Amino acid sequence: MPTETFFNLPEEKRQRIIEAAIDEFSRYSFHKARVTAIADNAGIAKGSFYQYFEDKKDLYKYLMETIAKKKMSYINKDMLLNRDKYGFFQLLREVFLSGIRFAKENPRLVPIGEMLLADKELLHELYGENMDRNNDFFKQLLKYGQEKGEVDPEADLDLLAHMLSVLTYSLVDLVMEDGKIDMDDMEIYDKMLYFVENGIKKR
Amino acid sequence: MPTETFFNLPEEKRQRIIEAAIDEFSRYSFHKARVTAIADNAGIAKGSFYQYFEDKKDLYKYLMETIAKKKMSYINKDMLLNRDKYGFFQLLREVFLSGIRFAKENPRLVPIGEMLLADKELLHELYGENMDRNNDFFKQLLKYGQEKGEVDPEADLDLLAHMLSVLTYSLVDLVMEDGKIDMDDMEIYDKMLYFVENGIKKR
DNA sequence: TATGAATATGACTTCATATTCATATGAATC
DNA sequence: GATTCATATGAATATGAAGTCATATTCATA
Repeated sequence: MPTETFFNLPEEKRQRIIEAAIDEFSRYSFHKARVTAIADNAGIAKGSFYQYFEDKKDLYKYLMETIAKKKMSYINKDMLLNRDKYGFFQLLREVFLSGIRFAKENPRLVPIGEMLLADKELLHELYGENMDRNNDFFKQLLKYGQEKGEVDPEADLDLLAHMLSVLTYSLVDLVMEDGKIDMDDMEIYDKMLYFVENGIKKR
Repeated sequence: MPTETFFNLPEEKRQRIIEAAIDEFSRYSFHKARVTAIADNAGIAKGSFYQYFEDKKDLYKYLMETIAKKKMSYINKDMLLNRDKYGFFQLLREVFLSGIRFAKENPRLVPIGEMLLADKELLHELYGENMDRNNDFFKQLLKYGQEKGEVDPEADLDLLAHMLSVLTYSLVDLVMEDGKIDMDDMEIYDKMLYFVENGIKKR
């Protein structure tokens, strides 16, 4: 947890620090990221950094929390808007698009997530056992699809959730070129959805 | 490239060095991996290391080349054995299983690949533009499937190849627990294949 | 305006590692 | 036995960051 001092900072300054951190962690993995660079970029002294955070990991954890909240609330907003109005596969499409939209609006967060995912040790340290909140999300969604009779009732939801989450991530990755996302080419999302739909629908 | 000296070394010693390197790089990312640990583990002096390799990256590149060759020849062996004898989806199954089998026989290579995949900068440095030999492999396979009339002729092979390669990797990951692979539970592979088959077959 | 508590600072220390280099060893060749 | 050449060694040096700390500055309030 950041210190009291950090939270007492004027919004603007706190924001500058967060920005600098996002910038550094989006370029470099946790281990390669440099506290010095973050401090420099935020326009604060290195000493101040340690006034605000216990250490590099403290900041990183805080950042991850913030990002996770932001993303979840973003996607849930879209979900709540469309739930019941749509069938399962349309809903899934919304979730895909919502994920892409989030990535497009926050392109720097994508590599941060990817690099964390790759560092099993760090991942475990941060999330311990409940490492798969992302999977849970898809699992709930799939269960809903089964209840509506649209998803194969025989399907292994854990495996499917895993595959969906992996596919979403890879899609974002595919559509990103040098940190920029080209969202206008809808085709690719629908191709993937077509694949997924055929793969899991009830027959 | 390793030096002449390295290649002149007795097979046994060279192997010890490679072993030690695999061991270190499977535990730590390229950047965290320590030359000292490799030298110690191989039972050579640190100075000797620099007799054999220009630097840490030199060894790493060499290792990646070796591994890629090994894996490709492993999978191709299985492919050649079964090509023509099988239909496309059976062949795909063989490739999946072959990949899993390879991972089971060389569990330490899995995290090495994953960590490299996560380090875009390093990845780019090693492979430059042709970053997707893995995708190419699946693309060829899919093309073959289309020719045999088993794969949807409308399918976007680049996208599908990408998805297959991502799914394979994630499957290996899923089936690995603490560096050990439980291969005996065939069910999960067939579930994923069932999903994939429905997703891409010609209708 | 005076005061001290809170905040800010960056030079310095520490530490873990990569890399170099002068020197040793030992086998082959003369 | 002397000379040469390839190989081996680890102490010495370089590097690059994390984290510390004594000191300076700011700011609320008495």
